[in-house]
Amino acid sequence: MTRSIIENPAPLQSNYVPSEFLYRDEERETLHTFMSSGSSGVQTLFVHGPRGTGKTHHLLSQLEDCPGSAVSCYVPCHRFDTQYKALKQLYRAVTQEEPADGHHTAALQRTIENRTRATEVMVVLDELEFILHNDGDDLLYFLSRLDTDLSLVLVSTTIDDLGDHLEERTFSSLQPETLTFEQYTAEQAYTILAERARAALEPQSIHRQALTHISSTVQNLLFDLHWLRTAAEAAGGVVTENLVVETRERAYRTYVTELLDPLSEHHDLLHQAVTELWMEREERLLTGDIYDQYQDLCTVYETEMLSHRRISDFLTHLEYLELVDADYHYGGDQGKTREIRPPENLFSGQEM
DNA sequence: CATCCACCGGAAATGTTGGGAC
DNA sequence: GTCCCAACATTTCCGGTGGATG
Repeated sequence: MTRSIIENPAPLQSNYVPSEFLYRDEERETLHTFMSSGSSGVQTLFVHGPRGTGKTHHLLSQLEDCPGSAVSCYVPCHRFDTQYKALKQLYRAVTQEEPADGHHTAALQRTIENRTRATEVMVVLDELEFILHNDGDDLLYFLSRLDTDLSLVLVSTTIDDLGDHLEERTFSSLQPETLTFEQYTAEQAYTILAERARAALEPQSIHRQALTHISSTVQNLLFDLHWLRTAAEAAGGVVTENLVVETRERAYRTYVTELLDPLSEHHDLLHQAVTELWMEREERLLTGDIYDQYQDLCTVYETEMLSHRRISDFLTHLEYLELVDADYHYGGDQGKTREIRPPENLFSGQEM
């Protein structure tokens, strides 16, 4: 093995915080204003936009150097996907104590309510759709009625209009402002990647065309960073465009692995089932076929299989993470079903 | 017009776990 | 320790859906 061209791996990680941010001045300004204005009562900011546009990234970086609130709590809802689990995270942040299971939701709510009265609290619910999917907006309704100075940030990739997903009473008492993160342009993606490459790699170790290829193919920065890192790790001396093309599938796999990490092995198997079936057929996949393939994989890996109903929910999780595209058919020659594809923009469909 | 298809998704049922009251 | 309760993950059940088929 030849020596690595990576001098400093950190800038190729998704959680890397650069000394200077590019292109998101307005969005950062909005976030900063919202997070540092200790207004009284509950104020809500709804942040949405495609995956890999920096929503979480900018939020977390500002949460760190914005210690304005007495209590601040970041909840990634794909890990904490019920009201109860999210409340436990909040309880931990408020009391500094480890919450135990077995309490009643109402008891957790009461403690949180009492301990936060007239305090400044910051709560971020990332990947909000996961919690809405399980428990509806009960948690949001509870938060909206807290008698405290709460700054609530709601983040979602797949929801564009929050009003469509909340009860009216919740929506109207939250009165959310909206902040949209637009997709990066290919040029912007190029500049950001070039900056990361400069900070991470040996000088002169990547061809301009290699970066152009990545940034013009996919504008999801999270994916692009996986791609760049994978190519750099595979490079003998210089990252060429050819090498980038060759490493795309491997990069896609590490990207998927990162996204699925907080979820279960069944999500993994299900994703694998979709990928395998697509390689085989290259045409629309129906839920039933995917379930059959999933069952086969369970047999191969000697894993106990879950029910159709459960897997249907897990498929929705993959949709939320944009690891599959789905068209819903209500009627038509196949009756009521979903037509599933791998994400067109990320998945090129070479050897797997 | 009845029935089938192939699934969606709400709701009830099941078994497990842990806290709290006695 | 025993009993009760709530939350959770998951299964089981079932009422839609709307074109195709007979």
